[in-house]
Amino acid sequence: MIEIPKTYDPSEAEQNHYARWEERGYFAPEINKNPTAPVFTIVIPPPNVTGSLHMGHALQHTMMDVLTRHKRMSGFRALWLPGMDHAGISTQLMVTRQLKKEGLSRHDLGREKFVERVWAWKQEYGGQILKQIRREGASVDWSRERFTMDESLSRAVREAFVRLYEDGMIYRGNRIVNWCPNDQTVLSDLEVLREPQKGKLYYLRYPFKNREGFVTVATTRPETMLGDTAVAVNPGDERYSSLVGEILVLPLMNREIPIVADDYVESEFGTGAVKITPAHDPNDYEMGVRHNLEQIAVIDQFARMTEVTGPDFAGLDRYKARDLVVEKFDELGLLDQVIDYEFSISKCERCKTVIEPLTSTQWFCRMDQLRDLALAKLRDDGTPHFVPPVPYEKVYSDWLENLRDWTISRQLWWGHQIPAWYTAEGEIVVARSIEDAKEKAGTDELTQDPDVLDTWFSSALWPFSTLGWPEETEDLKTFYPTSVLVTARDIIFLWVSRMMMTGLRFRGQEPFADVYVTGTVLDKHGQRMSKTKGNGIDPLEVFEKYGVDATRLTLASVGSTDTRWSERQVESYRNFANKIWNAARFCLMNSDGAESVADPFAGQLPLHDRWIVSRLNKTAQEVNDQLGEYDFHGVVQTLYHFFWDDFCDWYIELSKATMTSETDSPERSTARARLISVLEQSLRLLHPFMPYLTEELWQKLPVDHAKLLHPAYAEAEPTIMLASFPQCDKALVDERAESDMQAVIELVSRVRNIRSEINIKPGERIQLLIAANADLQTVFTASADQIARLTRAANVSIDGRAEMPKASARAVLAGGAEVAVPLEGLIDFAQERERLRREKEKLEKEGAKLEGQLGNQDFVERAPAEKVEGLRARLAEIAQQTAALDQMLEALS
RNA sequence: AGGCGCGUAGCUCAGUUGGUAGAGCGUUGCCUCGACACGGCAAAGGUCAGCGGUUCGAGCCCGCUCGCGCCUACCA
Repeated sequence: MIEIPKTYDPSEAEQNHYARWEERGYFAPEINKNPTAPVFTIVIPPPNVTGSLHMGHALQHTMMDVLTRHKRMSGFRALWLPGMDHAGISTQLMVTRQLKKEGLSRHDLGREKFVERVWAWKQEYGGQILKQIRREGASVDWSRERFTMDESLSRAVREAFVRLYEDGMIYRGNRIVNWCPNDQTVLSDLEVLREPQKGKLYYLRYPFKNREGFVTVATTRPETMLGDTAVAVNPGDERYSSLVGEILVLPLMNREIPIVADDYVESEFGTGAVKITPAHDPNDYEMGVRHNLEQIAVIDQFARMTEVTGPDFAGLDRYKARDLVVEKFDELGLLDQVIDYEFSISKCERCKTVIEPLTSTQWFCRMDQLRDLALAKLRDDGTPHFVPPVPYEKVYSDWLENLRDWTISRQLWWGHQIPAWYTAEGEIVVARSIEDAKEKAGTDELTQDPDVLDTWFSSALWPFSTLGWPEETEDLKTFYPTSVLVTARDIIFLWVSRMMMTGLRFRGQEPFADVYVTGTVLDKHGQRMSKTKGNGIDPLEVFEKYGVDATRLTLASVGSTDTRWSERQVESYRNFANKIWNAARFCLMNSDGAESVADPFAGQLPLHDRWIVSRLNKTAQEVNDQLGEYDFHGVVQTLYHFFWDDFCDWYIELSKATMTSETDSPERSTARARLISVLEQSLRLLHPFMPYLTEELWQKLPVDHAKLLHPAYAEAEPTIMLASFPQCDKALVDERAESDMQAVIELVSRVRNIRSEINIKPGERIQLLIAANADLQTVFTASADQIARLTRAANVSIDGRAEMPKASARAVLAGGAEVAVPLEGLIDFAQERERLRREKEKLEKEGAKLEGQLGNQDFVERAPAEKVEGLRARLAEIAQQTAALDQMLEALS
């Protein structure tokens, strides 16, 4: 007899196993000794080195771990590769802030010292999240951990850059870009947020040069007027058609600027005339290119007015300049009106500073060819296969179709410095190394471009750079392409699409076959969790309170739909964990003798054993199928119901009499062995979701652990992690057993219902009279002892057509069976009649509906015969049951 | 402004190719019956947002309306 505590304490199991799993190499694919085993690979979406675990990580990691553990147990050489992203801007900001406390700026240190400082910071504070990933139970292969700034990954970055440059896909150019005046760097379109903003719309008058009057333009940014080089109107706008080509005199600057016609202008908005500032607005920039307009930069990289704006403005902050421009227009009588106006404004995703569009020389990546590769792959092969396909497949392809060039340079020090050098003459040399560059340039006098690459440039290479690319390593050959990418939807553009493009470009093969897009955990009010709102739930606190396994189950069941966080949900899975613990406790308490049974399910089996074996195999089938479809929600439900309802509520209860008998016997040992076997297989089914609890219990079971390992891991120290994941043996699915058992369950439930409804004390023994056809008589007779036990009946008599005593509570069952509980002197006839009447009413309602349906000629003709037949059979049964109820009612009158 | 998703039991969510609405929690009643009160047994609770259409039949398909959310966008 093995005794364990009454309540499951997760903290103990959580401390016991992870270190051992890791040390023994269970997470590494090398543990698999079958050289021909299929391969399963996931690369983790690398969290930022500055980051700490949030609910989104926990959600994704749970799903990735479930998939990895399932494949590993199924005999795959499973690799889940972990790592981190250097997160250029965030990390630089973090260290800059630290320096600031010491009264230093990064410029005081200089680039080299600063970068050293960042590495030191990473050493000390970075990667908190890696510890937290361990806490989650994630079975990642730490021996293959990668960081995007590792030398091997940096090499991949340079290789990719050089190749794209040589193919003409990367170029340097002067264009209008998103500039963050706070971070002092350019940003890509994807790193810019659009936020609604309450502001003003200013109507400004620009006088004509050669005639009286003026044109009024509307703008939200009056300060940019200093850089205006034209006013545009729609070519179809009759109000202005005669004025196109006229010259205006720009107030304050006294610059002569033309009126041009352009389709971009919407006549309905404002006055229908738009001021054009090519140097500070993306649309104006485009228009400037079309009309060959001068670009005059009036705002600098610190968002201050430039020298060209003259003594009144130069050096002023952009917002101060705005006020001053408006004031001056007002003084000159050129301010037409100011109205309240709500519009959206661009902000830096990181620091929320308002973006200043300005022209600047940057590196860009042309996306047309890369985009076509990705689109063709989707069109021809349906790759990647998005789960769920709606709406993500369309979101992905729509975005690709409208893709514009990617700004890849950043004015930071932390990141991959661009492998481009300049000669004294300003010639560009792009090379894999400084040595190559010198050779190409034919001179040693080279200066490297100071910029670094967008962090997402290295992330885009992650699925193959982590496996050794550009070297043709064994890992690359073995584990690429990866199997599935699990991610949140907000990085489909930033990351997923870019990996797809680079994978196809550099490997000629997609980086992953499937993309599983998870739902989002919202707060209880349906709001997104965010740092700024402070409404986030810390997964580590939830682990602490309810256990890792319960939290994982909660997260897995979120699946792909957004779900509000509910602590009660976690609580219910905590209770489930406790249920499993106690079921195991019970089996262990009654395990003596079990280990002597070689093959617990050999020979002829009684109904409940055939039934649980069938249920177990069907469950295995379902779990495997559902995991194959990434139906995480469904698989959690399947496991929960199998374990709690089928195994605990029925199988254990049905087995109790035999397995807990006082005296030792072969029957008792066999029953015990069967219980333990079903429990053991259930633990294996549950393991991918609840790794700690299942390992803790599995190790305690009196079974031959080594024999349960998957053949690929036969030599390993036994662990449930490497045990075979249960597969469905179709020969053991027994529909007859399931339907027979269903009849027993119904019988027991109906009797319990009678007991409850007419208030028979739980301790009171009853008589049970059962009438049934020959088949069911056999079933009930074989299970009579169990039926008696579960209904707390003193005795059970079964025959073909029992004479039911008048004073009895009765019920009709499926298959024409009837049951009666005689209650001499105790039964309240009126109450019992009422109960039966309610019963009958329910049946009649259903019957009426069916009759209506079957009476409809159209239905009978057009519906599938099978369906019609089913309804007829049900109607017949209802008629039979109703008749039986009538008899019972009559007997009571 | 477009595009998309959601609106099912008090709450959180499932509902596979259209064929008599499901789970967990919560609620109610009973229960220390030798695993578990983080438990057992039983029960109540839904014109599937609204309106219209297609169909023999619609939570599921189509259209419109209302409410919520998300994404994309060059109306200054």
